[in-house]
Amino acid sequence: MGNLIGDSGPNTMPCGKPVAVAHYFTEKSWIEGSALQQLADMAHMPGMLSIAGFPDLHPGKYGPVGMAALSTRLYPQLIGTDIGCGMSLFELDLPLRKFRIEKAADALRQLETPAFGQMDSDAMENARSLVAKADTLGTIGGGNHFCEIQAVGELLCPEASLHLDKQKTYLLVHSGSRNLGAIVFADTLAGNASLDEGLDPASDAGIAWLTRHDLCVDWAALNRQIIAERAAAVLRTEVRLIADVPHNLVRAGAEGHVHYKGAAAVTAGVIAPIAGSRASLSYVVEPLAGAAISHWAISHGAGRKYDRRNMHGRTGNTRSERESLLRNAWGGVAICDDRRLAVEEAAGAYKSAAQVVEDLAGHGLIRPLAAMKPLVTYKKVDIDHDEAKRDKGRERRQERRRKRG
DNA sequence: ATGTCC
Repeated sequence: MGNLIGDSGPNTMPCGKPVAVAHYFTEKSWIEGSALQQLADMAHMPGMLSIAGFPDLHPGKYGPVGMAALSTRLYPQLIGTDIGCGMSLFELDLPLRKFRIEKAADALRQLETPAFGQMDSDAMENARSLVAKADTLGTIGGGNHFCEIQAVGELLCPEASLHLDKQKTYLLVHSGSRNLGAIVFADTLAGNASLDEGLDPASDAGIAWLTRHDLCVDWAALNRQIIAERAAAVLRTEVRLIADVPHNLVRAGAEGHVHYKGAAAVTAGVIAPIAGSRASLSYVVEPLAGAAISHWAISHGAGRKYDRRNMHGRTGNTRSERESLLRNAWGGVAICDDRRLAVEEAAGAYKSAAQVVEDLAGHGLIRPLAAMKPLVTYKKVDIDHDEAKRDKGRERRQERRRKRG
């Protein structure tokens, strides 16, 4: 069970009932003070019943990232813009022995273009039916989003072989509802004088947000499926979904709504990915019955150590530094044409997923199944740059033809 | 996070 704080003083509700703020991490996980303060401040929100902080806790705009909170009222700002964001893990029908890093990296560069109108699949049809405008469907987006081909680094318990195979390759997709969730949140901010007291889930405003929230959650899950299908198509293989775990959403329960912000909303018996940084190990874990205490939430990744602004100047100052940002210790590569994004998303900006997993296991929330190595990470392609390169190649070929006569 | 803020 987490270390409970706030049984008196500022964390006591006006009615006198204390709001439990549980920490599911140890002192080994360094947590920024402002994130702890944001977590403690949530105890003052009307209707708040229980708050859980995880080892990847870090500060966010309207509240901390890496938390789960049970409340009788709805707080859209705790979920933020990327409603439905999550991680999906797929098994690729591509044996590790046949896998070629450079070839796969080249193929994945095609993922930047929108999939809208370019592919047929059940997931695509379902997602299209949810919203009239779906032009970003099948695209990964920016920030910490990615699509990564992985291999098993180590199986951490005998049962792991029921789920994962060292001879196979896997695909981890981290993406969300793209511009759809951003529109829903902007509308919600504009349509409500204040969200400070939260929304009554039974009110018109509460129902309006919940309805659009549910649509974003479904759309985001389909978006991840479509991204995986597109990746499989360019890699000339197939994908099989192993687990789809959202980490930015609310879930209705008997006592209220659980708000998951950068905390994976897991299900008993379904395995879940915990992402490392793009040049460090990720993990696959099995949620245990003990996760009921944390509202069936666990960490979804390593968590940031430095915020984006803080990263500029720390690395990427020389050509060789920039090149090393796109390589990892296992011979893997990252595709990121955006220099600023590469710096902001450098492995050094993140804490260790291994420590996150250790803390969660220590609190009885999970059992680690496997450590996963990054082989090819797709982040961002500069389409214009790619086109310019193609144009240049065409010019050169024409020039050669002219010379030959 | 966001076809992003200048």
